[in-house]
Amino acid sequence: MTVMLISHEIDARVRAAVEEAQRRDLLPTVAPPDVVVERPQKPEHGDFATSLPMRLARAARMKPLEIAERLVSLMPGDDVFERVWAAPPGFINFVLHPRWLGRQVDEVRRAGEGYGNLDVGAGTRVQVEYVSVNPTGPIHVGHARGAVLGSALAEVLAAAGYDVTREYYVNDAGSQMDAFYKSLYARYAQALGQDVPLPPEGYQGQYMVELGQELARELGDRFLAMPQEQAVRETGEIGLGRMLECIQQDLEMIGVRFDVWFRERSLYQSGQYNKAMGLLRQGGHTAEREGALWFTSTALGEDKDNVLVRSSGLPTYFASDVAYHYNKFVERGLQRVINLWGADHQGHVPRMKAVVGALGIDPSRLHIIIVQMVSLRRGDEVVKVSKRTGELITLRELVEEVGPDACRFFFLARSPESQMDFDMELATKQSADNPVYYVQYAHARIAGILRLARERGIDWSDGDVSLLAHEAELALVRKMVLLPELVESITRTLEPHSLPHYALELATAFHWFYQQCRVVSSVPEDAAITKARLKLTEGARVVLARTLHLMGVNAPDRM
RNA sequence: GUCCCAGUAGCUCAGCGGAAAGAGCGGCUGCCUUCUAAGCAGCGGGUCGCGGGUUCAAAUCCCGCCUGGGACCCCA
Repeated sequence: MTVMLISHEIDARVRAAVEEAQRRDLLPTVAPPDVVVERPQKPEHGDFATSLPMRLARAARMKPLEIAERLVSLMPGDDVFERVWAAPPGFINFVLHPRWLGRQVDEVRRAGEGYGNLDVGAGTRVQVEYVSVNPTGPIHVGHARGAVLGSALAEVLAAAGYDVTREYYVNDAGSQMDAFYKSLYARYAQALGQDVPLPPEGYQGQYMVELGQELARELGDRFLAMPQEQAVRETGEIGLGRMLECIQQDLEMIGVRFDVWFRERSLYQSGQYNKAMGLLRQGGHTAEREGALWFTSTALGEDKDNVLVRSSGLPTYFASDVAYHYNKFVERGLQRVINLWGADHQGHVPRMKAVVGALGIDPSRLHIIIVQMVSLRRGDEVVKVSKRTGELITLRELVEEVGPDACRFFFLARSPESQMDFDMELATKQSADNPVYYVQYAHARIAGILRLARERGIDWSDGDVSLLAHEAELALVRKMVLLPELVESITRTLEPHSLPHYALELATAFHWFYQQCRVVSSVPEDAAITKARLKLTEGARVVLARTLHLMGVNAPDRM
C-alpha cells in the first residue's frame, strides 16, 4: 500500500516548478537548496509551507517574494491543494483541498490498522538494541525509559517498512556475572545455614537473598556436596536463567518484547570474538603494552587508547562489544544498527564509533541514542529508594503503582536527551487529569458513538464524505492525515517522543469536533450528515488507535 | 581539568534556522433535558540561563561564561 506523503508531494512539485522556471528563464539556473517543507503555526499560513524562495534569493539575486510569486504561477491549485500562494517575506503556502480531505476519510477507513504504514524503509534490515541490562538484578525505572523508547521506535520503523529486529544483549560473561554467581552461591549456602560470606564485590540486594532461598527450597542442598567452584557455576547458571525470566516478565508488564535475546557468551563460543580481534590486528589497530592488548584509538583521533584484553588475559566489556558489533554488521549483515544506551555509557560512544570504522564498517550505519536519567518524585518529595525493599525503585513497583499506559506515555513524551522528572503523584493520584487518559478518553468516546450508531442500526458505509465541510470536521481530518508524515519523520530523527504530542493534538481535534458537531442525530433530515460524520468518527478511531498502538498504549472502548 | 546532556509560563516539558513563542498540570470565568463534562470555550501567566557573534531571519547555529546532571577504571 502506498500512502502519498504530502511533504514529499510538495517537495516534488516545488522542485519541478524550479526546473520549469529555470527552463523558461523566470529564474537563473542556480542549484536550488533542498526543499524544506514545514508546517506553519498559524492556520492562515496554510497547512504546509516552504521558505525555499528566501533560501534561493541570494544565489538567484532576486527578491524572495518575486521568486515565490513566479514559482506559485507554475503551481496552480488542483484537487489536492486548494490554494497555493506566495506570502511575504518569501514563503509559499499550501492549503489542502476540502474535497481531498474528505476523500482521505475513506482512505483511512480502507487502510484500517495499516494506516500510517509506509514503504520508505524498503525492507532495510535494521536492529534496535535496547535495555540490555546486566542480568544481575531486576529492572529499575531508569532502564524502563530506554525500554519504552526503544520499543516504540522499533514499532514505528516497522510501520515505515523497515525489517526490524528488536534485540536484548545479555551480558552473561565477564566480571559482573562472576560477582553475581558468587553472591548467589553465598546466599544459597546461607539459606542452608552455612557460613559463606558475600564476596567483597558482591550484590547486596534483598532479591539475592530471596533467590538464594528459592534455590535452597526448590533444589535442596545438593550443591553443597560438590566442589565450590562447580557449585558456583551450576547455581549461577540456574540463577541467571531465573533473573532473565524475571527481567522478561517485568518488561512484558510495560509491553516491551524482543525478537532476539543475544548471549554475549556466544561470541566466544562461535569464534566471532577471535575473528573480530583478528580483524583489528590485521588493520593495525591494536598494540600490546603493559601486558594488555589495546585498541589504538588515539591513532583515529580519540582521546585515549582502550584496553581490549586485560593483562590477566580476560577480555574487557569493550572487547565483547567490538565482537558484538562485528557480529551485527558483518556476520548478520544488518544494514543499520540503533543502540539505546543509558547516560552512564555516554563516554563509550566515540570509541564504539571508532572501532566500527576500524572494522571497515561505515560508522554512520551505527546510531547510538543516549537516554538520560530519570528521577522519581512524589509531588515535591524526591523518591530514590523503595520504602518496601529499601532499594532502588524497580520497574515492577512503578508499573504496579502507576499502570503501564501512564508509564509508557510519560517516558515516551520526553526526548531521550533530557533528564526527566517522573512525578508519580501526577501519574497516579491525579490520573483523571493525566494526558494519557485525555487521549484514551477520546478513543472511548469514539467507540461509544460507533456503538450507539450500530445499536440504532445505522449503516454508514455509503456515507458521503464530501458533506464534511464544518471547520471542526476538516480540522480533525487535517490532523488525521499527519500520521504518515509523523511516521516518516520519526524514521529520520529516531525520536519517537513526537508520538504522544501528536496523540494529544489528535485527541484535542476530536474533542473539539465532538463539541461542535452532533454525530448521531435523531432528526430525519440529518441522515446524510450523520452517515458522513460516522465515517469521520470511524476514521478518527482508526488513526487514534494506530497512534496508541505505535506507542504501545491501550486504546480502550470504554472508560 | 577534559568531554556529553540539560537550562523556554508557578510545575513537568514540546518547539531546535523562518511568518505574533506552545501543550499538559495548577489558578480564574463560563458551558451538561439528545452520542461519555475523564470534555469544550475563554482569561491570566515568558528578559526562551547570561554575554558576544554568524544570518535577510536565532529559543533554534558558533564562541565564551553561569547553574544542574552525567561520564572520564585493565567496571559494565
